[in-house]
Order: sequence, then C-alpha cells, then structure tokens
Amino acid sequence: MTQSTDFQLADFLPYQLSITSNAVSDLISERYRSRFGLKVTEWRVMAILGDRGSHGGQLTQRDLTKATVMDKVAVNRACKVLEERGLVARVANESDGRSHLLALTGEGEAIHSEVMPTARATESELFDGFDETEVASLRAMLAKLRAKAGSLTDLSGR
Amino acid sequence: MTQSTDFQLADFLPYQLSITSNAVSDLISERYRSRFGLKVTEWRVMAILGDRGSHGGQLTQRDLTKATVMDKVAVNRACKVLEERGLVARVANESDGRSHLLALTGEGEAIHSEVMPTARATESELFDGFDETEVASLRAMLAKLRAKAGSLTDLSGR
DNA sequence: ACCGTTTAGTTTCCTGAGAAACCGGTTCGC
DNA sequence: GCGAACCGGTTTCTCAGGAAACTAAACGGT
Repeated sequence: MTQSTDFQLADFLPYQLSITSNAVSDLISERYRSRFGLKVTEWRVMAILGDRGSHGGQLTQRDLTKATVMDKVAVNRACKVLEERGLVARVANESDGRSHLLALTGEGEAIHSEVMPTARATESELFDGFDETEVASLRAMLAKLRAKAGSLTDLSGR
Repeated sequence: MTQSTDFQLADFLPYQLSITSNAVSDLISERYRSRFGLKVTEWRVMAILGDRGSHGGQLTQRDLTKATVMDKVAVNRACKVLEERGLVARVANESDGRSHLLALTGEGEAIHSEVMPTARATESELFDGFDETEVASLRAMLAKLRAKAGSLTDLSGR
C-alpha cells in the first residue's frame, strides 16, 4: 500500500543542517545576549574589528560586510548600536568621503577580550567529545557545501 | 603588539555552521518557491503528511509541530495556506473537539510525489563528491551537536 | 455535575533580516 | 572641467519567525 517513496524529513540533510544550526545559534545568541547584551550581528562585527583592527587596519562597513557574510544593512545597524554604546568609534575616511573607518574603542577592546574567550569556551563545550579528525572533516565538509550551494544558486539564480 | 588572542571569526565553527546552513537553505527555498510556490514551512508539513499520512495515520497540528521542529504558529500558518490551496484537508477530530486531523488531498499527494524526488535530487547535487563515510559522520556529528546544544540550553535556560 | 487547570489551536504583536529606493561622494570617459 | 555611471552608506518597506495573549475544548479532583 505504501508505494510512496517513503521520504523521511528527519533524514534530509539540509533539514538536519538547518535545525542543528538553529539549535547552536540559539544557545550562542542567548549567552551573548544575557552576558554582554550583544546580538550576533554586533558580536560578529566586534570579532572582526578586534582581530583585524588590532593589526593596525581600520575597516569600513564595506570591509565588514565582506568579512561577516552579512547584509550591508545589518552591518550598518550593528555599527550604529556599537557606536552608541561606545564600543566602536568611527572616524572620517581621509581617502573617501563616503565612508568611515571603524575601530574598537578602549572599552570595546575590553569587552572584546572578555567575549572572545567565552566564545571559544562555548565552542569547546559544544565539540566536547569530538576528536580532531572529526572536526577537521566537519570544517572541510561545511566549506565544500558552502561552495557547492553558492555555485548552484548562481546557476539557477540568473 | 598583537597580544590579542587572535580570534578568527572565519574559523569559529558555529559561524561556519550558520553561514553554511543559510547558503543551503537559500538554495532550497528558492527552488521550491520557484517550482512549486511552496515555502520551507509548507514543504516540511507536506513532507511529514506525505510520509506518515500515507501509512494510514492522520495527524494533528500538534503532531506536526513535534515532527517538524517548528513553532506551532508556523505550523498553523503553513496548514492554513496548504488548505486554502487544496493540498491538505482538515477533518474534525472525533476524539478531540479542539483539533483537526490533517491529510494530503489527491492534489496534495500529486505535488508531494513530485516535490520529494526533487528534494532528494538537490540533496544529491549538494553532496556530490562526498563519500559514504563522510556523510555518515556528518549526520552523526550534527545529531551529537543538536543534543549537546539542547542540553546546554536547558541548563542555562532555567 | 462543577470549578480550576491544562491543552490545541488561533490571533496579535514585536523583532530580525533582506529588498529596494535614496543620498551624497567618487570615478571614468569625453 | 563636466556629465554619467558607479559605489558606500543610510532609510524605508516588506516579510518570515517567534513570544505572548486569547479562545474553546478537555481533563481531574471533589
């Protein structure tokens, strides 16, 4: 009677990927919200600024959209909030009057150096019990998938 | 000068998971939207109904929220749309006046049997080039992660 | 049988993310 | 130089998703 192809949603990998990513995101965003009052978008921007910014480079919003894979609107909003909280400073860009250069303030640096270790700690908690090779292959697969999804989207997208 | 712990957002696994999941979701939702006019939520409901429903069981919305890991509001909206399109039918539940029993209509079955193979095809396209053991370990890791994230959320969440 | 509690479903409200329109400022071709 | 196309950033609008409030039906104890 069951001549249907017996499709099981629970086995569908994109579905598993989605619900897993959601579960992880929920955990992380809740932690950063409760401890630092930061949203994921804001946290991502700080992560980039804290890493690259400390190497001497000030970044534009455009740089940040590339680095975070977020919409430029999302980046703009995150920067605005962070600026209002005094965690990042914008200075006029000498070489381009349209944009500003962003960098963490002292206070921003302070929070950054507190947030990032807890991010790593959460990552460790999550991957506790995974061995090195597993994690390495997970990274590789995610990268491959991203590339594949991107190229397939481009094909049908135009 | 760089005494910062050099946190790289790009290496952060939850971040990789998130952007990969987004890329995959975007591809899939775009395909089902353009080919069948279905949203992901609607498609998930149909997938469950098509699978379980064909085995004789009619399901309530409550069953569907469990099976799809979606909010009950999302399930309700999806069901409403599907009913209006004539793809699912609601019949009163004899044993509980609050709920309805849902099942695919003939037309729903038809679409279902067309959609599901293309879902599988997309899955195959995405995982083209991955070998069996890789995929198996990916499934296992996603399941483990989900469990871990869930338990960690519960701990801090109450 | 009756009242308080729980549960399935629905409606309403709010938040987050992206699309599109918009506003200077810049760059390129003439 | 000057106008056109382009680009970074901002504002506005739309939509999906989730939280909370609400309705109606069921259950549980008395």
